Amino acid sequence: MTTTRISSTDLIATLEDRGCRITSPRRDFIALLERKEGGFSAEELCSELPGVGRATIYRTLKLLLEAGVLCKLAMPDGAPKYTLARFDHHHHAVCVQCGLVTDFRDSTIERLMRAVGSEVPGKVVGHRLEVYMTCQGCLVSPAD
Amino acid sequence: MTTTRISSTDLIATLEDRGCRITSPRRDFIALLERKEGGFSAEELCSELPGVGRATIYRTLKLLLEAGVLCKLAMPDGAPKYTLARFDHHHHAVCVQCGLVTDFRDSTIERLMRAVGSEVPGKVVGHRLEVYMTCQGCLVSPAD
DNA sequence: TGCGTTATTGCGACTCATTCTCAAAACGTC
DNA sequence: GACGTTTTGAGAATGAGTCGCAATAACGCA
Repeated sequence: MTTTRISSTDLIATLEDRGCRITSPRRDFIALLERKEGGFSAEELCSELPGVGRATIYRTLKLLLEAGVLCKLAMPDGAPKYTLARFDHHHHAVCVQCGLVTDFRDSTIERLMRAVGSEVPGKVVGHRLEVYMTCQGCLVSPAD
Repeated sequence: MTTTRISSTDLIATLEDRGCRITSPRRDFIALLERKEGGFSAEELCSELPGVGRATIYRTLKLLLEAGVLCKLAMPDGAPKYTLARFDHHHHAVCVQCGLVTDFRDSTIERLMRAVGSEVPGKVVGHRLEVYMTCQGCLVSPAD
């Protein structure tokens, strides 16, 4: 369920399509993203891109978020993490130990939304679902 | 589904049960909570309780959160809101216009969790679900 | 009721994630 | 290559929340 690799070429094309200029900070940012496996934090990116200013990191993050190629999710304590979006509409199962993110799409959730829609007085306009887990790797070898 | 009123007496009893002292800032805080309909922010409480320090507001919020009588939820933009908990384990449908919170409990979500559990490699340890809506009142008279 | 112990308070400084301001630098087009 | 516009980076500002600490107030006991 977590296969599709996203190439930096695709991400650059996404920016071009939105009329953005392809600058070297953006190029570096995207090259780094391409190498990321699971979820990552903004601060992590900042320290891995020492030549790029924090503001630019956050601006680029927001840009890709708006373009729909990144997702922002929250850890149990509310700490934000980002991850590459591989499906159009999907949800995340994030490992609370190592941050690995497994995407999944499930029709049950859509059914659930319809059920809620008929139960609450008003119109459902969206939702957010995060599943927290301990991944196989962390179950086998509890890292920290 | 959003019926049960919680009285300040209950909330005070909750604090007593945890061995907390019933101080006047806490009393004021609880009296204010009792009058709240939907979700509210910490800053809102601060300005409505001018005699009580910010730190105390946040400490009391945390206390009641730990006691399980309050829930913390996130708006679509990530802004935090708090709401009184009326069920043990439940989810929220929050109006993105006025902040009204409707609680619901749905067995579909528990089914969903089991489905995800068998799909992702690892052990599901928790989840977070927020449903965003426009409530009946806001549909009828779009306030702002 | 009066006291002492201990929890709680409030202030202000601090953190963390993120946004804003604005002058300087970099793009892409002509 | 020149030029207009978009981006950038440094640092100040913001919002949510926490922390340290001296002053204060609850509660149990006599």
